[in-house]
Amino acid sequence: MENPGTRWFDESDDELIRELLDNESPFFVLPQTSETEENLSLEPITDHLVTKTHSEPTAVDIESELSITSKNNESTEQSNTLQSRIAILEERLVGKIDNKYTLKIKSCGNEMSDDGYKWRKYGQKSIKNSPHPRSYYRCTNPRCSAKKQVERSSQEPETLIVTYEGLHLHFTYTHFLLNQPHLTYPPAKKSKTNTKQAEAQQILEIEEAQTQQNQENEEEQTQEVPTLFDPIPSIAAMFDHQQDLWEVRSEGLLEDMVPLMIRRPSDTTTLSNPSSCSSSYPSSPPTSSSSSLNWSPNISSIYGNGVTSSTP
DNA sequence: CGTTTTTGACCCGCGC
DNA sequence: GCGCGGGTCAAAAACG
Repeated sequence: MENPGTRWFDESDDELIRELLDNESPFFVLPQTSETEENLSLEPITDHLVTKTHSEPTAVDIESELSITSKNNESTEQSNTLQSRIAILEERLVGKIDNKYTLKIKSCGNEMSDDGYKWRKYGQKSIKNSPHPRSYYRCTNPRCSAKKQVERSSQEPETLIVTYEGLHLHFTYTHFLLNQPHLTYPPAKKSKTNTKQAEAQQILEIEEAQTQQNQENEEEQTQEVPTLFDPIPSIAAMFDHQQDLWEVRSEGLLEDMVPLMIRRPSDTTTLSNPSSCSSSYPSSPPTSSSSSLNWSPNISSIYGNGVTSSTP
């Protein structure tokens, strides 16, 4: 019996993930290399502050864990369905990783930035020594345990302090917008009569369909929009659609899974454009949302290096 | 009518 | 053990 504390993945899981993390997979942020490079790359554009006060999660943790298990990485049977393996992975990831990091967002209005995910507020608290209350948000995706806290800086009323916690188990909305232009999901309706087994899959499909609809409505706008990459690494997002992607195409998998920002490195310049005080995310409300998220952990080092986007 | 926000209550960890 | 502060719950209200 192996020590469960030192491994989260089976060999088969390991294999699966390694394929995704290997080489220049841009999906994750590598904190070690980020400190200096990040500062350099951000320096010229830091009208906005970027801080990471908490331990930055991401690939390093994962890979280090994976490396532990990689020695027994023999060819694995495909007896397990990919989907079930994914489910297991998700559970393990979510249980294991406690991602928590903080961003400072300069908002130009009352509204906070839209990071591509859909959040539901579940609480608000007044914080000691702070004139502004802290709001607590949870990802609306029932499978996703990601949370975030938003509070306004007492020193800089225009600055929002956003603390992300947890991993998203799904794609961002913006991700779908550009990565699946011909997505032709039927307008999936929420069905309550499904078996629980199918429910998880259903949820994904529903969200995809909804996302697609939203995106179509604002397609013109988002074409030019500097879409953010995931503030939180959406590990499981990769897996959610992996099966489909593999069925559809044997190549370009990573491409489809990589958030827009990653696929369009040139957009990194607009990401932190200090002069743009306009929000531009598909799910942003039409009411002149004005904020700009400015979190860019060594974008250049990640994107500028192996990921040559094949933007259509 | 379903979903989201609001908000007071409750819970829990921590320091004293 | 007690009080405090922060995080979450859940019922009601608001919203679309």
